[in-house]
Amino acid sequence: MSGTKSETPPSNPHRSAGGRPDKLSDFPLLRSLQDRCRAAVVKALQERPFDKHALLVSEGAEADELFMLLEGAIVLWKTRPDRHAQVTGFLFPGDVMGAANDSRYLYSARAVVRGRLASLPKRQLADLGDSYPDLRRALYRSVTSDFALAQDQLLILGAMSAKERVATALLQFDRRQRARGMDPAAPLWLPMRRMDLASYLGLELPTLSRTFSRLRQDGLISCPSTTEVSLRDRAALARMSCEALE
Amino acid sequence: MSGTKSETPPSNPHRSAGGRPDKLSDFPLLRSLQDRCRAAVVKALQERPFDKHALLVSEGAEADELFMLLEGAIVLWKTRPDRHAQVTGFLFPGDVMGAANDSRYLYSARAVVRGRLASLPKRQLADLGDSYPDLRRALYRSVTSDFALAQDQLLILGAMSAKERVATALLQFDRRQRARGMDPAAPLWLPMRRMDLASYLGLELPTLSRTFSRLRQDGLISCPSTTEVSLRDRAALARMSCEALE
DNA sequence: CGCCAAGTTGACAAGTCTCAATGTAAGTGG
DNA sequence: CCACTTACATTGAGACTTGTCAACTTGGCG
Repeated sequence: MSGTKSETPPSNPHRSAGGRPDKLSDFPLLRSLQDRCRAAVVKALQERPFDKHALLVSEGAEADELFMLLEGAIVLWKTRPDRHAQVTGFLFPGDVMGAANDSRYLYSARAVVRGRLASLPKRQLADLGDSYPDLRRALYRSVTSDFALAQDQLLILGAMSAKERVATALLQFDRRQRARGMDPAAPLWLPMRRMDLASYLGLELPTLSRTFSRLRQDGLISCPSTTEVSLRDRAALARMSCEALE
Repeated sequence: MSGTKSETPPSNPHRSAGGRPDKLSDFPLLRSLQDRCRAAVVKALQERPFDKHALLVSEGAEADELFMLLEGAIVLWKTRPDRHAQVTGFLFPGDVMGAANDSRYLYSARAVVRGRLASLPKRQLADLGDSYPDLRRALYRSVTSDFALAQDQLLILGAMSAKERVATALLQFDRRQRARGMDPAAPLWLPMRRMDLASYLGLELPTLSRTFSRLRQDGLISCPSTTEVSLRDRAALARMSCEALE
């Protein structure tokens, strides 16, 4: 958008929301607000760095804050009564967390890599919402978007084979990464552990790994590193994602 | 039940939200509102009957109305690009539909049996929300509750065996039915087709049917009719729901 | 450089899907 | 009111995907 990529990425382009300037006001949620409202929100936001693997939110804890991820990646999960956890989603820069949680958080959140987030106490949020209706609307859209994501996930988990799930997820991540303004030619950044990805897709780790290997053999993807995946043939992936068999 | 199947429809306790008076203002969403607000909402609500199998909402259509189910049952589903549909949920009396959909509906809705619903145009809703903050809050809670349901469904679809899924779902329906004020001893009312239930649980119909048969053989449930299920041993079902194996 | 966590791959068993036949309840028309 | 028709549910046999267990390889990090 703003042609001036003033901020030379110190290292990894993913660290700074995709080559985009780090300025708070350039994140999508805030971009959609009117100037006065945006200024008020930016002023209220508290920036905070976090370490790799840091626990950011605990399921069941009082949901008194709203978060926006500025840099890094976060894994969301629910704990089942006894069995191991179920990963319900991932957050990337620009994503909002906590809007869809009423009094208590519905899931836990852990940092995949170190990064930064901006937080806003809900009390303050309510006040701002009274003054600026478009903020309320923006948050409402954030909630419905979370809901839509969960619904799509139901589709993945409810009626897809392993290959379909992986193909669908890769395209989903690709779409999100491009929405963050990343170069479409750049490889996907998937810093989470394979285990988390497997849980997210309702698969066991070996099954996920095998599926990846298969896609690599067939030339649909390539993996420059453990945390990066290049989509070589989006069309084939899209076909695989929708068409049921083979 | 009674030896004489007095099949008089009006006497079906499920038809009227569980033996509860049919008055609009007695439904949970409205009960939570302050008197003046409730009165205003009740006045704005439009009651409407619908037939069995009637299409009530189409995925992708403009979401200009909010619905509350008064009587009957509704199945929600998403259509996959080519393969058959995925059922994402069921609505029973008192449930709200449409709050979590922003500009367009995220799913379609079809009547399982005939019933009644109350609707409210979103435009009117916005006006009321401005006048009555607690209405806005009630709707917000409705959305987060929808979201929580979808999240729980992720748990079911992502990491459970067929037996666990069925046991979990039965207990879930049981909880909801009791929340509607139904007698805990009364059998579960499950008027949807087995096919829909199977899709909801991410299973094929024969697998669901087999699982039901197994539970019946083991004495955990009994099925007085196709649309009714009695939970004979909730404790065992709860154990099966959580404990992974066997 | 070596260790340990994480990822990959193999062999086998188990659970679920597919296809198909049978049984049953509901709905329709004579 | 009964026979007929249709839709839905149940059950069976076999194939196949996926899960499980375990060995092996890789790669990050001290």
